[in-house]
Amino acid sequence: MAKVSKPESCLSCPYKWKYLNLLEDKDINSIQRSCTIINFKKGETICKQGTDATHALYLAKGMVKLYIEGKKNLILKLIKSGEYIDLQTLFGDKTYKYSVAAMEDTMVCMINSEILQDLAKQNSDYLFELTKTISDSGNYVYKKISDISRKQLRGRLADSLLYLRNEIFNSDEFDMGMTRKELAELSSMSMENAVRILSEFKKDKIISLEGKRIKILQIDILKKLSDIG
Amino acid sequence: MAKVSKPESCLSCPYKWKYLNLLEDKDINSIQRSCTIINFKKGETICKQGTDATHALYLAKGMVKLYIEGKKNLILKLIKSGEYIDLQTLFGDKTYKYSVAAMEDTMVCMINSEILQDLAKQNSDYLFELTKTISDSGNYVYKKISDISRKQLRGRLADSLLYLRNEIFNSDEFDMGMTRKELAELSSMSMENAVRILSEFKKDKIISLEGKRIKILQIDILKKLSDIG
DNA sequence: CGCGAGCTTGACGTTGTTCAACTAGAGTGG
DNA sequence: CCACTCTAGTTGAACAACGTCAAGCTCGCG
Repeated sequence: MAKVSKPESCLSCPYKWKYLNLLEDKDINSIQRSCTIINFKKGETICKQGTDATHALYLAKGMVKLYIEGKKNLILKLIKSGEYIDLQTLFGDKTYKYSVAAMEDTMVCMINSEILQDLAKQNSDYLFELTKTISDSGNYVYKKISDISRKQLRGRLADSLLYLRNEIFNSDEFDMGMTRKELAELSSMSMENAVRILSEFKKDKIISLEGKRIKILQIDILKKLSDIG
Repeated sequence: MAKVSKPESCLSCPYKWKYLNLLEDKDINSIQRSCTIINFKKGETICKQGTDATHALYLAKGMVKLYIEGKKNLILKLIKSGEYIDLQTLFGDKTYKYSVAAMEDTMVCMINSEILQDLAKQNSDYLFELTKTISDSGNYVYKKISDISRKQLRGRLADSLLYLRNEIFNSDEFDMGMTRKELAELSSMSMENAVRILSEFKKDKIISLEGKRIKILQIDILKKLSDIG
């Protein structure tokens, strides 16, 4: 199970909370006192759809997937270190609408939800930044829903590859860090079709592919595929 | 085109802004001074996907649809009077990710975006409520995306009917106030299939149907259809 | 009366899922 | 070191789901 510890200092922490600089010293101390650091191993569940949120989660180190569970899972997004994992559930309805699991060894800071909310109420600049973040996360889902509901397989897989390139790895070449099944869940299709279309892209020299290592060779074609859907 | 006017008083307005009571008098005056009331006729576009948001929009009277445009439209939700139309675009990225159009004659209050933001920063209780609203709107889209991406036609149409019943009209019998095409866009399917499944539901005595007037006869079956997808 | 928009239904083709069989590689225990 | 097993990946073929096309229908309105 996950390893638990306490932070020595939040201010000097290399994985410092985003927007922490907007808070006053006493508030930072208050975060520090109630903060718990938890380490998750690859595959472990960080929060579970249907349960209630009691803590704010900050992803200090690692990478997680946020997904909706069901007969088939749907991965909504990946979250990299330096981001809050869930703010929506903190401020809105308290029940998690999704699950979050570690895609690699991951370090999460947790602080009591009420403490963070009180603190946000007293520091409207901080709250304002959190609100911005929540808003943009909503905007992202709007884009995702329109992509998923309207594009066909090729367009959706192109979307996923461009997402990995532009938002997650910032490089034309990367180890995608997930199985074909997960790539399929990110693209809302069956695993078999994800495999098939990856092979197709490889055959057409749009990407090169060895195991989980992907290199994007013709990004303009991917963009076109994403555009035409 | 839309008719424009100024409010006489925001405090005594029967369509008073939500959470206005959390603001101080001087702030309410400031809203009142910069507020413009616009009346839209059925079918008119209130905001257009791709343009930039300059105003906060509050739906004082009427009903609007919020939808993503493309080769086929996708209606994400309907908004009733007494709700803010878009807060996400106000606090996050300024470009509208969707369009909004009036489904009936509608009255909208607009105030300058910067004024509302300044005001929210100075009244963290107000900002807090807005943040809650934005969060829940995000949570709604999470549900919507999982419904759309996983359920089949019958499940999705059942979802739409339950949505209209539970969230919009609060009654087993209602005039759905939209065309078959729009119902299809709400359910992410072709218009022909929406028609077909409506007829099927009628034949199976799950609903009664005369024109746009729908009466839900067996809600438990609808729920079941929604559950099994 | 004629026209157009919305609605309805059937037939057909396309898209995508499911099932099944097979391969390659990693890990395990004798 | 080899057989065994387990998981991830791959490919083909059958089938189901869904969209598109086409034809006709109804109703309100000029």
